[in-house]
Amino acid sequence: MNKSKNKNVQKQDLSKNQQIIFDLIKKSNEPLKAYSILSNVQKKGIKAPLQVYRALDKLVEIGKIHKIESKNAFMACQNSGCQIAKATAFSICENCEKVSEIKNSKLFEYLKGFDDKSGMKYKKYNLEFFGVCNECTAK
Amino acid sequence: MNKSKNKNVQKQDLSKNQQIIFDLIKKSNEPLKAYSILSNVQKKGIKAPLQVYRALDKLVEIGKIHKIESKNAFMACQNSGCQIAKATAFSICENCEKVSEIKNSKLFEYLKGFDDKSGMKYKKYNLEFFGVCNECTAK
DNA sequence: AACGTTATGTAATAATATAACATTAATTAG
DNA sequence: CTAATTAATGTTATATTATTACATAACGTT
Ligand SMILES: [Zn+2]
Ligand SMILES: [Zn+2]
Ligand SMILES: [Zn+2]
Ligand SMILES: [Zn+2]
Repeated sequence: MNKSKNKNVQKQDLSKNQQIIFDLIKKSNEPLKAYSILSNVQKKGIKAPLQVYRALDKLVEIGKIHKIESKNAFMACQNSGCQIAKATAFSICENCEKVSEIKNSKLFEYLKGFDDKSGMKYKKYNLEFFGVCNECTAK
Repeated sequence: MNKSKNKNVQKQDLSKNQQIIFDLIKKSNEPLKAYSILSNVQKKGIKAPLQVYRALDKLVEIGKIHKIESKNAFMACQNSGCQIAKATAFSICENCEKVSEIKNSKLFEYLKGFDDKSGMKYKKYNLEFFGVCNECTAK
């Protein structure tokens, strides 16, 4: 599988840049923005925005990370790739900016089965809830 | 109510720039982007991006338009300000890019009452469905 | 080896959005 | 009404987010 030195072993099926960027996002406890990611991986040899965006695109596509659209930021999937990124839901604190991925099978079932009269076939959805989190309410 | 000349009559409660930009968005059948709006209202004297963004911010705040987060674009509310922009849902065709606002009271009730175990109080949500619309499916 | 596909490197630029500061208009309180 | 306050505007510059274009390298298959 590998030429000789046993380097470049793919931990999963991610390429080098994808793995670097995924590792960074995964260990973060908050959504990361593309240029913040860039500045954090420059020491690893990733120099240009496009390298970051390409890796992000791929990671989103395979469901390992999600984009929080209202924040233009990215976080690691807490579930199982959300069935390849087809069904995502988040709760966002408007005070402390904390974002959590919602895992609620009833909600997912409900939305998966949602059908308005338009005749449109839904393949994917993204839901973002906003409010004030527990910690912020306590204060 | 007015000084003398009967000019500057407020049609609603929108300021001049807000009204110009709202009129443009309302008559469009697709979501409009900020810089596209800008180029369309320059003949009306609105010259800078910030003038557009300020009007957009206000219009979003009062629920007369919504931002389609996944497209960075704006469309007029089809409902009644969606209770001042607190509950929004859209269907987006991935083929022709058509966006429609979803009006479905059961969905709204369901999401309004949604409560996970986190203890977070939700004040607002935005939901975006993606798929292929009727027309595009027919082709 | 040859091919198609995926990933990378690099530079330039496009598209989206905000900061900072000065001014004017509209609303409210006394 | 006048002063104080708040909301809206005008303008310039700049920050942030994202893509185009083109060249090269690595990978997977046959
Ligand atoms: Zn997920
Ligand atoms: Zn909070
Ligand atoms: Zn609406
Ligand atoms: Zn369509």
